[in-house]
Parts: sequence; C-alpha cells; structure tokens
Amino acid sequence: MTTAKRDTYTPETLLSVAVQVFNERGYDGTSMEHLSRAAGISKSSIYHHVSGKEELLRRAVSRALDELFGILDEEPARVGRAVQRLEHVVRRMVEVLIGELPYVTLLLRVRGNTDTERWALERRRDFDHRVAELLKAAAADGDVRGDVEMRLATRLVFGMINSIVEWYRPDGRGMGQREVSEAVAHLVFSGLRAQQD
Amino acid sequence: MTTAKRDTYTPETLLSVAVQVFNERGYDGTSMEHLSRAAGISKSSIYHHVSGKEELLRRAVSRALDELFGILDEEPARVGRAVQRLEHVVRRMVEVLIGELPYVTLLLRVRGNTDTERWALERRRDFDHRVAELLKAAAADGDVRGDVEMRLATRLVFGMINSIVEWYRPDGRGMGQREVSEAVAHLVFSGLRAQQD
DNA sequence: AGAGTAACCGAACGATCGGTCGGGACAAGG
DNA sequence: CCTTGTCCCGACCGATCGTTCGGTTACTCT
Repeated sequence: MTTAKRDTYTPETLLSVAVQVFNERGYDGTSMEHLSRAAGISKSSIYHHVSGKEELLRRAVSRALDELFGILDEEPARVGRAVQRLEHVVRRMVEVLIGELPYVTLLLRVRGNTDTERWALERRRDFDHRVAELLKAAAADGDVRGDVEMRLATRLVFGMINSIVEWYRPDGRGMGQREVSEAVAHLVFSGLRAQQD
Repeated sequence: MTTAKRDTYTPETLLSVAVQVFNERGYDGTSMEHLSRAAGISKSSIYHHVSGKEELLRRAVSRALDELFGILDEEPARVGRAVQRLEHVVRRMVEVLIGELPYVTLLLRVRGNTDTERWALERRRDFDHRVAELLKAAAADGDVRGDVEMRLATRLVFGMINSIVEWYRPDGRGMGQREVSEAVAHLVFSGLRAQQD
C-alpha cells in the first residue's frame, strides 16, 4: 500500500512543513537550511522531492487559489439573488481561509518579486473583481446601501476577511469556523444592508 | 542655512527612499544593492548616513508607532463617552495610516525575525490592547451591541482598518483621507452600534 | 593657503544564499 | 546473488548577502 507510509516525505507532506516555516519567517526570510532543519532532513534531500524553493511556493498558493475560486463555482454562489450569493461567498471565504489557513496566509503575503508571485497576485485580483461584481449587482438590486462607494466597500470587506489569517489560530479550545463566519457576516451585512435585518 | 539643502542625503531623506523599496520588495527581499540603486548612491555610501539595514527598519517602524500612540494622547481620545472616544480613535487611525502610509505599511508587515521586528510586534500588541479596552468600555456602557464577542470584533475592525495599506494609493485624483475614514466609520459603527443612527 | 570634514566611491571581506553532485543505505523483484 | 529505484547524505558550487575599509572629491572655516 502506498498511502500508509508516513515515515518518509512526499511533496505534499514536505509542503505542509515548508508552508509553516514560510509563514513564520516570511518566504524571503526562509532559507533552504531553515526548511531542512524544520523537516528533519538534509538540505539536498529536499531537492529529491521538489525542484526547489519556488516550487514549494507555487504549490502552496495554487492550492489556496483553487479553493477560493472553487467557491464561485458552488451552486449558492451562481444562482439566486445577488445579495444572497454574496453572503454565501463571504461565509465560504471565511471557511476556506480557516480550513486552508497556512496556504491562504502565504498567498495573501506574496509581494511580486518572482514570476510565481506575480502570477499569484494576478489571480488574486481576478478573484477580487469577481466578488466586486457580485457586490455591484446586489447594489443594483437595491439590497445593499448605495451611500458607500462599491470599490471602497469591497476592499474594506476583503480587508476584514483576509485579516483573519493574521490572528486566527486553530489551537484546540479556540473559536470555531462557524463562530467567525457568523461574526463576519453579521458585521459586514448589518453595515451594508439597506434595510434592518 | 541647513534646511535648504536638498541635493544630498540625510538619514531622513534616505529613509523615505528605503521604506518605499522595502514596501515594494519586502524587507527581507530588499538588498543593500537594491537600496543603493534606488537612492542613486553607492552601497557603501549608505553606511555614511545610517549604521545599516536594520536601523532603517527601526527608524521606519518607530515613526509609525509614535504616530499611532500619539492618537491615544489626543484629548478626544481621553475624555468623554467611551463610544465617542473609540470613534475618534478609529477615524484618526485611518488618517495616520494614510498620512504615514509607507511607514505604517512596513510596520504592519513585520514578521519577527530580528530583535527590532519583535520589539515592533510587541508595541503593536500594546496598541491593540489599548483600543480593545476602549471597545470593551463602550460595550459596558451599552453603546455597542453585545452579541458579538469583543475580542473577535476588535480584531476584525483592526483588520479592516489595517488593510487600507494594501490598496490605498495617494496618486493625485484618488479618494481622500476624509472619504476613507468616513466610509470606515460608517461600516464599523453601523455594524456595531446597538441603536440605529 | 592649509586643515578639517561631510559625502561619496570601488574593492573586497566572511557569511550565507539556492542549488548541484556523487555516492551510501536499504528494500523490492528477478 | 545482482540489479533497480527510492530516499537520503556531506561536500561543494558560483552568486549574492550585509558590511568594512582605504581613499577621493569638494566645500567650509580659519
């Protein structure tokens, strides 16, 4: 059996170690020496599993981006009133952020120094635009207040959601996904909705 | 006169160049070679003005932190009803973020790899706690809703405000400080207040 | 004119960077 | 037995890192 082996590394298990270190020290601040120490194998052994440092980054941000774009394909995000589709996307974004915390954290911190990072930034912008259009549609329906500029509101809401990666830690008896996504939806929509709920 | 000279560098003018590059490439991703190219002087000349790379970081985050803590000393932040002191702090935070944008941006991206970075993180935590206490006091007065956990709400609001550094650009005909701080206060307090405004 | 100093430079330092190389240990399959 | 392939290692590579050093230019003060 191939899935039962745990005492040796696969690209995936090595990735989970690497992403953790990347988030602690920053991608540029992490050397292959740091990674090898954290993984418990030598520096050169890492190259047996992956082609190099940048592949680890690419795998990580790809995973995060795939999960985020997956939200937009879900049925509640495609059909129904815009404001309800928006609320679904907001709640699911929080869940994905928490569920894939280290990978999304890394994605949100890329700066654009390499091709991989610039590609990640571009895909992030695409995602943001998709959600911004949803908000605009909800405003056209009259379901969200019109006295705040949509471009500005989108960015502030994204900022609130994305900031979760800066403080959420899943250590045992902390708060759950549900509690956070409820609080975010409450804060966002009680401030955005035209009518009181 | 000493203030009229502009053709030569001072620690302050060099800092403004350095901070800009730090924010574009990340602190760890910026080499002294990058800085020298951006400043138009040689690498070794930088050391005539400052002791090294880390001093530039320390000067930058100190400036940001001093501005932020200065808010708490302002009269409207010290006297009056807690909810109104809180609103003053929120609006002024936005103004400081925008007014000292590159310095605050750098502060918010510190990871904790060096002593300077760990010191900055510690002072940031202090500031956050001060504001969290203000929010708790406002809740005790019954001026903000009690169905959202205060610790969670504080972090989300901080996340929204701090995210401004990720997209705000002061290029000419953009939006002004006032417009942003109004939108933030609107979003935050329409979602937090117990009664409708 | 001469001394002092601020601002700058090219060259080089030891250390560390991401990555390569040849080979050893070990298990599976014949 | 011997081969094959996986997983790993120490040693090393050229490049780049932050920093230092010795020296040059140009301006100020006396």
